[in-house]
Amino acid sequence: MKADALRGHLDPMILAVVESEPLHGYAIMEALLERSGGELDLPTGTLYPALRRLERAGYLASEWSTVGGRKRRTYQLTSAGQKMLASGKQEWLTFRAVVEGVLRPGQA
Amino acid sequence: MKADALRGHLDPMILAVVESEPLHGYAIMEALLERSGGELDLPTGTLYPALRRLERAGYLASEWSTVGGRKRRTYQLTSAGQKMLASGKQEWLTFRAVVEGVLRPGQA
DNA sequence: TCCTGATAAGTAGATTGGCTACATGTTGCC
DNA sequence: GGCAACATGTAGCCAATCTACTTATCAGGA
Repeated sequence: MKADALRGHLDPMILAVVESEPLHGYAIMEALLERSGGELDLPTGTLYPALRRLERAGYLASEWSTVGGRKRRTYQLTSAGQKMLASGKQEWLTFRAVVEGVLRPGQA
Repeated sequence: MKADALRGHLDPMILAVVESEPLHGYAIMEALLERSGGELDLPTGTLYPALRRLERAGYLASEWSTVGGRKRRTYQLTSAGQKMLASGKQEWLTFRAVVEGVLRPGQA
């Protein structure tokens, strides 16, 4: 999968994995990897800046903790983040319809 | 629809609309607009550079003509372009599966 | 005649987000 | 001792899309 393809779609995906429970960065990476069937293996240089961006924007809130001697920053969805996620899902449906309307992916 | 969302997805869409018949730039814009149900209204500053890029890459070939006093550059798919389109469609299916695996867009 | 909107093609420069590569430190296992 | 997994982060690169602009023809209405 090409890198750019993700552009603009990563944010809602990150919000989606912390929807049900707060997670720290590393766990978010693992969750994305798992939910995507091993396809979405984000480099840390992508994920961590994205998390900070989402926090700055008010969609995530974070909290430090220490587990087994390791420091974790755990992120949870804010109410603004919930709205953002909902509209992100909606936008995805629109986007998908646009691409498939043009691409007609049925016929290879 | 956000601008970045298109990143990396535009190329196969352009190739798709010239698959069945060669078209000139302006007609490609109209075709994209129509196939997307009015959603995909590309600025010329996006489309024309993209077409040149795709031609440089060998996926499109162009030819000038004059119709009704207006100059047109008509693009058609090369065989490399056909392969690219096929793999682009395949990649789209993968991408869609990844996003939906993570997003679970069913539950709003 | 003049103006506007549709047709047609293009360039210059800004933006931006995901990438590579690097830096730091812990824990547990061989 | 050394390596893999865990855990977080920064600096700087790159490329595709965008905004804003330019040029030109043609048709139709005021």
